[in-house]
Formats: sequence, structure tokens, C-alpha cells
Amino acid sequence: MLESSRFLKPTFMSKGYDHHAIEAKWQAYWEVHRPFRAVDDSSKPKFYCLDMFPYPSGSGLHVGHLEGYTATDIVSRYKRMRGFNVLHPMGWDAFGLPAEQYAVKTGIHPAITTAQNIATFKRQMKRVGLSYDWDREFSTTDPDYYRWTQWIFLKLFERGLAYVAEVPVNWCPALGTVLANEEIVDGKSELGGFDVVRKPMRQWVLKITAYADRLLEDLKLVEWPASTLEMQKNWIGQSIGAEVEFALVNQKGTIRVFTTRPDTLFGATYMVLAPEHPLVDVVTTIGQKTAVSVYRDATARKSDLQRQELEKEKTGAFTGGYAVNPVNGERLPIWIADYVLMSYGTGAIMAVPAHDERDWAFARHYQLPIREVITGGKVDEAAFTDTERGTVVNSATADGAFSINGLKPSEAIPKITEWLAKQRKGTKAVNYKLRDWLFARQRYWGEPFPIVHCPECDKPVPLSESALPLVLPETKDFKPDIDVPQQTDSGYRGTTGTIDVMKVFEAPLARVRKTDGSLWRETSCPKCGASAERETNTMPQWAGSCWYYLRFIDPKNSKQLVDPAKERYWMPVDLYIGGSEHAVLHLLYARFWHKVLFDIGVVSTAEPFRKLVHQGIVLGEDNQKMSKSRGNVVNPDEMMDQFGADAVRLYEMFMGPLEAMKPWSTRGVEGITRFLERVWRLMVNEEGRLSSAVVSATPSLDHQRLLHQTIKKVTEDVEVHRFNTAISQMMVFTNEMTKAEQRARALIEPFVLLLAPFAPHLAEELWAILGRRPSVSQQPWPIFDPALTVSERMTIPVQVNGKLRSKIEVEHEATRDLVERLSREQIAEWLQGKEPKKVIYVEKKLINFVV
RNA sequence: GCGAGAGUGGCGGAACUGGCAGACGCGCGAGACUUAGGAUCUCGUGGGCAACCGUGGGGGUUCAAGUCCCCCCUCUCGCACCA
Repeated sequence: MLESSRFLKPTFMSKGYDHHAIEAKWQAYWEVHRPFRAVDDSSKPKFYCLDMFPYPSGSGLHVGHLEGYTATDIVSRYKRMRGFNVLHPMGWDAFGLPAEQYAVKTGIHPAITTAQNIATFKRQMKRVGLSYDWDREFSTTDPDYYRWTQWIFLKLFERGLAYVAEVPVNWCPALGTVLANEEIVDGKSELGGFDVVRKPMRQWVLKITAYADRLLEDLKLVEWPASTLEMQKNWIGQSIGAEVEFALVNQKGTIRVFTTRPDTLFGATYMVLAPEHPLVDVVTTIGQKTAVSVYRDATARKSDLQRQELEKEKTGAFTGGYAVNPVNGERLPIWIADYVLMSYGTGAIMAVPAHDERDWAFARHYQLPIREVITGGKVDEAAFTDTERGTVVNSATADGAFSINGLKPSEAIPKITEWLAKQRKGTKAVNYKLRDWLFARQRYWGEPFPIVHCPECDKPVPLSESALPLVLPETKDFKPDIDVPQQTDSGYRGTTGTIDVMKVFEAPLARVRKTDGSLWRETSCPKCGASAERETNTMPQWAGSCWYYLRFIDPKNSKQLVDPAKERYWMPVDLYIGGSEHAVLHLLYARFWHKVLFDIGVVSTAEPFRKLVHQGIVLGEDNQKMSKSRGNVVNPDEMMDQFGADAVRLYEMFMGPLEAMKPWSTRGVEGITRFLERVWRLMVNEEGRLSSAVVSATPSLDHQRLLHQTIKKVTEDVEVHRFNTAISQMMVFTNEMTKAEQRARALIEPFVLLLAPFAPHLAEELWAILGRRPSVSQQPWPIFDPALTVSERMTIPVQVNGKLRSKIEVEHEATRDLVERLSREQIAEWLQGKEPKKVIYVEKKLINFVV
């Protein structure tokens, strides 16, 4: 145990500011005294300040991580000094593919690499001086944690929000697993960039679509970046329109279509079904059978990527069948075409080529009629899709009982929708782009599903809550399969010859044997006792990060996911900082789970994260994205070796606005080091003792003003996360104080407090040198006197015709008359004796003579 | 194509509701202290000899525009046949 008296004496140094010694000393102090622990039963106001917890990769922290972590650390330290009870925790999102792929390659168990990586991350974080409450640390891979992840899954299952379905999935042969839509970028896996194929598969799916409306609506409740709100809205993709029934000609049945433009119903000239639509077989005539089946086969062979290729010609086939337009009784030919997707809306559309670009292109290609029902465009040349311009025409029933003619499209839409509903020909309808969330992965390193498949019960049976956690069994066989396809330039190839990319691998858990030699998956049904099989898929990495912010509130609770009283005290997260790459994935999934937990009474808030900020990407010195191959990766450990943690922290914040993408500059870190050394010399002499320049005398009024202006600027900037300008103000203060021969304690001490959240090690040491007791982090934040933030003299720019011609200096209380009189003297040569047409004086700002 | 954000010195970036463009830092230049300086300190530093010109380009509103309005260009991010 370190004796605390050690921290009362300044570290002796012969050569000025020694960041190594100072940082080691104060990190040891914090380790012993734990000033950053959050207390649950506090009467203080709370502040929950959260970082997106990292996946502990093998390469350690990078400077991009540090940007966000430093920002939340400054806010946390600042809020503590402002009297808040701050919860600032850290943990590990440690399930996932990289550790498992490493295990496949090396045979080293993912648990081992994960533990090593966590140790590295934690060491680096402590070295940066991040003020986490380490008592609350956990990893998503801890059985005590994933027990509750499994528990939430059971709740989802109970409520019918987790179900097994045979759905077309994104199968990645190289990774040997299915992927969520959100994990695919441009037809390739987000991780590794491997090709993904579409195939039907029996899978666990979470019914996120049941929450689509609330996920959209509640975006109003949060303070998030506009771009992120926009991305979530787009991803949810709500569109409001109508469903309309078209009766088939000469047979029973109707085609139901979804349209956002019911106002163009009278302009429909044909119908299109998705090639997979079940009615295709019904409507296809004998004569068209061959053409239809040829087209369907061709579509089935196409990958999603091919099918979605842009600028390609629209293709399709006529089925021979017809449907009736409910508003005018017209017979419309029914086509199939792959531009209509089975997965959206009803998988069928009414085609209005005059007012829809896709229909227009298709009609052109197959020479189908184009009928204009909204004037205002040139439908021979292009589809006219505007809803705010143009007038509806040719849109009345034959008997004249109903008409939308003469209306603007945006007016016609609600009118015809209402009429369709009354006539029982259609209904108002809302559609979402959002699809249900494919939740299973055929992997080892993830949370096992607390589910048993029982042949007797003939359905998935949940484990009881008391059986949790269902611990991930031990194995040495992590491979997705014996033969994993390798992706080459010419497509997939197996390691043992040709391979079927459509082959489904058994998940590794299916092969795991217990010590007695039996298979892990062999078990008995919790419901009927019959022999049954465990689910062998595992949950995706997103599962653990969906609710971790709740566990930090009550990390050791063995009875509940979180204690309700503690949850009510700490939630919501007040500030959440992390990368924008999670704008849809993690942030949408977490919001979904949170709403489910809200519905079952586990949480008290509708939304988990009140304020969200994305730190910008840190580029290499060459202005390029940091990457190993470019060799421009900046290593935080090396930077800290050279310049110290405080300098790295300060520089991270000084680079530019938190949200902006900006390049690293080692020269810039040097500049920051010079600033810290100047701060040091402000109050410490050559021998490392308190400088004789530091005096107890009352500071001059000018210096007091500078201090109060600095307190004001730093305070306000920290509140809105503008750390770069806060630091620049501290530099201004330091530069001014450096010039002064006498530096009053009354100035220096508050300044050290301002510096403390930014450069905590240096601030602790300076505080000690000033003879004060630690910890500086527990001192109250300085308060500024507004009266002292304004100067008593002010400089007024004098303009003639808006051009700066002179400046005058006057008392703060100077009257307009005085300012004008003094100004006229200054700019006499510009006025040349003439009387100005107009004189504009902006109080305490500027005076402008118009001649 | 659609949506969001952004274009300011040699560089990173400041500039509250329209009111001194370029704070602060880097770099650069000069000087001081020095045996020495890649340490430190001081001063200077948008362009132009100047009148003047300068916030991506072009119009406009205004006494006054980086900031407001219209048109255009470039870059970044996201979505992408979503009916």
C-alpha cells in the first residue's frame, strides 16, 4: 500500500516538467484512492457519461478511440467538479468474429486472446488517465453478463418477438455464417469484404419491424446528430400510402398493391408482380407459361447485387393475365418484372408510367401505354413525379360521382385514399423498408441460445430462467466446417477442390463433445422431458452491446438485470460518444431492445441515449485514412512515451472540432507539449519547487478579467464539447501570465482547476506544488463573475461605407455621442468635410458612416 | 440519382443572434540569452510596393455578408429499382 503522504510532496525533478514521473505518480494515486467511483445512493444530481465500449482487438487502442474517450473523460471530470455524481464506466464487447477467426488459424482459444487483448486495452486506458469507475467493468463474454443477454432473449421469445423462420438470408461462405442486412456493404461482408450470396435458410429472426413506428417516432425524443437521425429514418424507411385491391379478370382473387401515389390510380396502364409472387402461377396463361418460367429462372439465378444493379435495362415478361382497375373498370395486363421486389410492400404494384420513373422506363421498353393524369410535365420525355406542382386530370369515375380533377397531387392523395376506404376498394397503409433482424450466427464465439428443439413438442422450447446462464461449452474445434471456401478473384474455391457455396455448415457447437464423450447439443426437453437438441447457433455480436449500458448501473446484481431503483436514478445515458459507423446497426438494435425492456417494465425511459456525439475519424499525417498497409498508423503508446499522456489528450482535443475528420500531426503534439511546459514554468522553478513568481498579492483588474473570461470560455465550451477552443483560451491565459513577473495565486489556482479535466496528471502535480491537498479532481469548478468578463475599455471599429478606416478606444460606458464625436475626428480625411448621409452605431460593437 | 454535412492563410482550425475575417496552434522569418541550440524567451507572419484585393465560383439583399437568399462547382458520408 502506498502511503498517502507521498502525494503531498512534489516530485523532485531537476529538468522541469517530467511527464513520465508525474503520470506514473498520479495514476498510482488514483489507483489507491479511487476518486472516480460512482455512488448509487447519492443525493447529488447524476450524470451518465458513456463511451461506446470497444471490441478488444489485437492491435490495441488507436488514436481514434482516444479521441472519443478523452472527450467523455473531460466531460466526466468536469461534471464531477460541478458537483454531479458521474457514472463513467468501461467494459468489453468481446464476443465476435476476429477472435474466433484467429482461433481457427492458430488454435488458440478465443477466451485467451480476448483476455490478453482486454489487458492491453485496459493498461492503455489507464495510461491515458481515463477516469473510469473500474469497479463496474465487465465483458460481454462473462457468463454473469450473458446470462442476462440470454434472459432478454427469453423475454423476446415469450412475446413472440423472436421466432424461427425459413427466410432468404445473406450467407457468407468465407465467414461460414449468415449476416444481417446491416452487416452487408455493397453486396460484400462488412467484415473482410467477402462475397455474400442469397439463400433460403431456417433462422432465428427478431421482430424489430413490430417496433418500426416507435423507433421512428421516438427519434424526436433524442438529441442526436442530424445525419444519424436521417440515417435511422432512411433505414426504417416509413412510407405512407394506400393498399388497393385489383380484381383478377376471369378468375377469383385479387392483386393487392401498395402505392404512395393513389392520386395516380386513374393513370395505371399495367400491373407488375414480383417474379416470386404466389399469384404468378394463378394468372399466367398457358400461352405465356414458357416465357414466364424462363424469366423466373433467370431472376432466381441472379444475385441480389446483380438484381439491384443500376442503369440496367428494365426486364420482365407478360403473364397473359389481366386485372381490373377498381376506379374505372379498365383491364390492365399483368406482367412480372424483377424491378418489383417480393420483400417490399405486397410484392405487387400498379404501374403508372406517366408518373413513376421505373414504370416509365419499363413501359418505354415494352411499348406499354403512358397515360398522363397529372399535368405539369412532359410525359413523352420523362415521368412527372412532382406532388407539389401539377394538376390532376382525367381522374373521375364514369358516373361522375367521384373526382379528384383540378387538385394538386398532394391534395388528391388524402381525398382518394378516404374514398377508396369508403368504397372498400383499398385502405390507408404504412410500409417500412426495415426488415426483421436476422439474429443467429453459425459461430462458436457468441452467446448460446437458451433454446432446445424438441421433436415431441415439435417447436423450439425455451430454457427456464433458472437454467441460465447456458454456458458456452469448451472446444478446440472452432472451424465453421472442415472445408471453408476461400475467396479468389475468380470466385469461391474450396481448400479440397470444388465446393458448393450454397452448402450450409453445421455450427461449431453441433460438434462439441462434453467430457463424457456425449454431444453438448444432446439434452432433454425442459417441457416434456423427451430427448431433444439444443440450438447450436449463437447470437450475433450485436446482442451483447444492445443493453450493456444498463448493466453498468448494477454490474454485480445476481438477481436482476438491473435494480429498478438504480435504473431510475441513472437512466438515461446523458452523453454517449462513439463512431458514426454505428449510426444504424448498434444504435437501432439497442433502441429496439430498450423499448422491449420498457414494455416489460425493466427500464423507465423510452429511449436509452439522450445525447449522442460521433467523434470524427483521425487521419494519418498524410491526410489519408490510417492503415497498416499505408504505414501511417499513429501508435498511442509511442506518442505517450515521447510526449506524455496529458500532451496526447490535449492534442486529441486541440486538433479541431470533435465531430470533424482531421489529420494527425506530431508537430502539433509538440506544440501542445510546449504549452504544458509553459504552464509548468508559470508556477514551478528550475529546482522543481514553487516559483517565487507565484505571490499572494491581489491580482490586477486586467488579470482578474482575463481569468474570468477564461473561466467563462472554458466552462461554456466544455458544456458544448468545443474542447479545441477551450484549450486555445487556456493558451491565451498562459501566454499572458507568462509575461507577468508576479502571478497571483488567486489567478493560478483557478486556472489549474480549469486545466484539470484536460491534463489531469499535470494539474494534480501543480496542485500539490501549490501546496494544496489532492485530489484536484475533487475540487469545485471555478465560477466566473459576469461583471469581470467584460473589459472596462473597449475598441470600437470605425467604418466609412462599411470599410474599416480607424479604431477608437473608449470607456465601456461611452455614449453614442462620444463615440461618434471621437470617430469623426479619426476619419475626417475620409469624410472630406461632407456630412454623412447616415451614421449607424451598433452599441458597443461598431460605428459606420455612410457618405 | 436521392438525402445529410462541409469548402476560410503554406497547414490544423477560430469568428455569439449579419457587425474589426484569420483567435489559438503548427510552419516560416527576425532578434535576445548562449561555446552551441532542433531548448527557452520576445517580436513579426493572408496577398499586393501601393491604392486596394481577399472566406469554392457567379448573382442578389443590406449601411454592413464567411454568416441571409438564388444559381453553379468540388469534396466527405449515407441510401440506392423501397412502388
